[in-house]
Amino acid sequence: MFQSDRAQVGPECAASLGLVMSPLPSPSASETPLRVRFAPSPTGFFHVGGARTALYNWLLAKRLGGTFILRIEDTDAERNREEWVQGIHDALAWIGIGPGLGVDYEVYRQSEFEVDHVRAAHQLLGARRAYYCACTREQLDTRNEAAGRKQGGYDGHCREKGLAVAPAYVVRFKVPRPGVTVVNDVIRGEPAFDHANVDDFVLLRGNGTPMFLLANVVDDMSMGVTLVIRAEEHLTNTPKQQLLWQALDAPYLPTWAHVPVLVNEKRQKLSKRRDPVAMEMYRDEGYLPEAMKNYLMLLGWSPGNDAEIMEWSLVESLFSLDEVNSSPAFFDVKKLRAFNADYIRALPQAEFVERWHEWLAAHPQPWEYRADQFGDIAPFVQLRAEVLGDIPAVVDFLFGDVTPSDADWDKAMKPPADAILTSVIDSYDACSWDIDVLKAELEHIGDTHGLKLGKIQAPVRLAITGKLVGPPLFESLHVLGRERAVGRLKAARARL
RNA sequence: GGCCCCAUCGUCUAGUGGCCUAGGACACCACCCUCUCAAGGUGGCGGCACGGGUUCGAAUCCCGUUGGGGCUGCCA
Repeated sequence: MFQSDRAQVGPECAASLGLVMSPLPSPSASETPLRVRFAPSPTGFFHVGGARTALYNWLLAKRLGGTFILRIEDTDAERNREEWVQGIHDALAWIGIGPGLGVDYEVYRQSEFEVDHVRAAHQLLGARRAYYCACTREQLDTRNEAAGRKQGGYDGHCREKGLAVAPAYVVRFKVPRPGVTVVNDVIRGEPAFDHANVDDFVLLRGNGTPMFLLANVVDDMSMGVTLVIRAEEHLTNTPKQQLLWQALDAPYLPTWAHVPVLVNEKRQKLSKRRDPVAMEMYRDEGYLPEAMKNYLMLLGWSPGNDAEIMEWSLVESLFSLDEVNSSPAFFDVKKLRAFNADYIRALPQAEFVERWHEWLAAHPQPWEYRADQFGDIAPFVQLRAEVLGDIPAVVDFLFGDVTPSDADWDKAMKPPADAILTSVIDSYDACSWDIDVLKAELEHIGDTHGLKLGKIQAPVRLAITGKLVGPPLFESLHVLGRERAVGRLKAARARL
């Protein structure tokens, strides 16, 4: 529930202190239908932080019967690519966010509303809440340096000049001075921003196109967004945007919710460049979407009672925005992997096989797959795969050639490997091809060499599977079949 | 530099003044089980950043310090 008692006091409390320029009431959940939006820009792979933010929005809309708006913010023509747009839809669908899933779902492209953004800028110009500015970056830097302003923002040089429109002039918002803006944030409380620290920011570029701050607000207003849930990196943009809502004569102000960012091991915001954050990559490695969703939700939120691995339906019934933590969380792939292994093990066997087949279809392997043989050892594979992508290495001995590494070979094929293999070949050539018999035979051979099963199985396992670790040996032999098994044993002995 | 946000085991967290000699999970270590590897079981290691207050009593409230992060674009 985003509507805590605190959510109501923001503007009122600030007004009583004479701080806010023109306080407007926040919409009350009881009277105004909840409308949230997720507004990604298609400038790269869709990443885990975005997925988490989308999940928060989705969960809220689902819980409170609200509307989920997906707005693709594709106004940066330079960096946008159509494939990234598709990537967003695909990734969201993968984690269960999309149309027809029990939540009112609206999709927009921000580029379609550019005329509205420009019109809004002109409305502000007409109301003298914005002005044309002729300053170039260089001029500004020069002035800031001369004035000894350490890290200079805009100095208001053209603010009172009343410049008329001219090519290359930008339009800046006239931040009310003096003043303080208090934002009503479900997670942060009521951060106050002194306008002395808020520059007159750019609304329209020199080429006339709208900037993010403006476009974002105009769209949120026209789409009737009531609750803005986004990453904390936007917190300092909020006073500017709230000022815009007010200057544009919005009938209400949205409630904000700035969720903590996800960080890497160095505790820096996850970056698409350096960190493994692409949802697509996790899907390719064979993570289950339910594990990913579960893990992502637990980063910054907990249902209490020490619960971690849980049904998504439980998350849906328990999630509450004001329980979201306010500190950054480390995206720990190791724990994600552990979650995924848990989810894989919990799958009914038939579904496990089905999921594997789906993954396999998307990731062709260099061997001829046989579903019947896989089915025979599926239970053992299921226990050993942390991600679906682990499976090929566990079962490839059934479908392709075995190629042991030199290190493994040297370790397993020490004397009396030759004698052992010879005995095993003789035995397995003739004995009944039964799991228990195969085991008893090898145990018997071990006895003659004074070796326990644990020791004597090594050369056999390596000859059969090409590896020193893997599913139980006798089950593997059984599935492989006598002909291929004995053939591999002979090939190994020949190589000694 | 300025502004803003944040602060419980290595990590994710439970905890909303007494139930806390701080609980769980991941990771790590040991042991058990065992045909290898897993899985499973048992146990262990390990934390309230620091300093002041408030209070009979503070991980929990307040202030400060320190540390970390975000923002500071004619990107979004």
